[in-house]
Amino acid sequence: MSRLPPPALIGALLRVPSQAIHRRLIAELNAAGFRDLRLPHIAVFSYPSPDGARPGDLAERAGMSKQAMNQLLQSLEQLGYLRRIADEADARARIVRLTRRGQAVWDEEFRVLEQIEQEWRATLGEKSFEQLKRLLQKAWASDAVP
Amino acid sequence: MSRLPPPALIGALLRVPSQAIHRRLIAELNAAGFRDLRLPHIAVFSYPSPDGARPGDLAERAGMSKQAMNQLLQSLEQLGYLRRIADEADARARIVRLTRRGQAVWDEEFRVLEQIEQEWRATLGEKSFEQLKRLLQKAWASDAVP
DNA sequence: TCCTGTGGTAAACTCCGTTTACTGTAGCGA
DNA sequence: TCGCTACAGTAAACGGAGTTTACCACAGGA
Repeated sequence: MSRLPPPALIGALLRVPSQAIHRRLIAELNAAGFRDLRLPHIAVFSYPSPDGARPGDLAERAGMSKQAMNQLLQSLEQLGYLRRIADEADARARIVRLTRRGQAVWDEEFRVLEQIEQEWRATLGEKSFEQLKRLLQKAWASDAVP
Repeated sequence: MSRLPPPALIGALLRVPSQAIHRRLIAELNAAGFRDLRLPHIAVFSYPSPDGARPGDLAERAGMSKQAMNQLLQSLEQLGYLRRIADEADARARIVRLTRRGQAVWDEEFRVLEQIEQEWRATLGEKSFEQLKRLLQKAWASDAVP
């Protein structure tokens, strides 16, 4: 792709690297042996760990409907990455439990993300990178991110 | 949505505000009277202006196939936001031209994005915001964003 | 014991992007 | 000039992904 000059607006400045990281993550997970994982599955394997969570909460975190999340969970269950067990405290509810393979995905994902962080550190320098993260966290904490 | 503690990893720190901006943009465009615009259409109305560009280039910029971009352009043409005229210099090619209404979308989008920037400025302070953008541009320019 | 709200599920539908395949033109080399 | 290859765009079939609509089962209080 022919590289365009960096735009001035914050929207694109956030979007482009975010998409790049997303694509790289799924590519590296595939390369690490999790061939049957596809892009939307990442919505499940997202901070914090889905282990112990309820489907409805995962849907809310991911910003999608309960039904859509349930389809993802169903597919991941068939692929052997997790199980949905009954919640003993509430017979209506279920709880997501990662299998050993699912936990391996979580670990690998964390490894890749740390690798990416290392690269950003190398590019920006330790201090600048930390400040970048601090600024983004501050924006997150405010109402700028609804 | 119950607010989670800000995560430590750069991936999510970029993704979440980016998605929030995206959703807000399409919502405000709809509210501004462009009711028939939907989320994927934003891929066309993206920096720099699609006016004068060729479909293939727009596809490349957006990171999608020519066919997918063409569907978007076709739909936007039916809705009256643009036209695809012949390129006199190359009989194979076409050129996208925004209609008056399409230009209005572009203007409104820019207005919204500037409004969002104002809010970030207010949250982070002028200096910090400028540095945030500078750091993101630096990361963009490097190989951290492939 | 109702009755309302909650958690989850199921199926139909819609949107959207890719894959596959094709048309017509540009541009180069023989 | 002819012919071949590359390029720009288009069309249709396909598949995946999420929403809408509808439903069931249980919780918890009136």
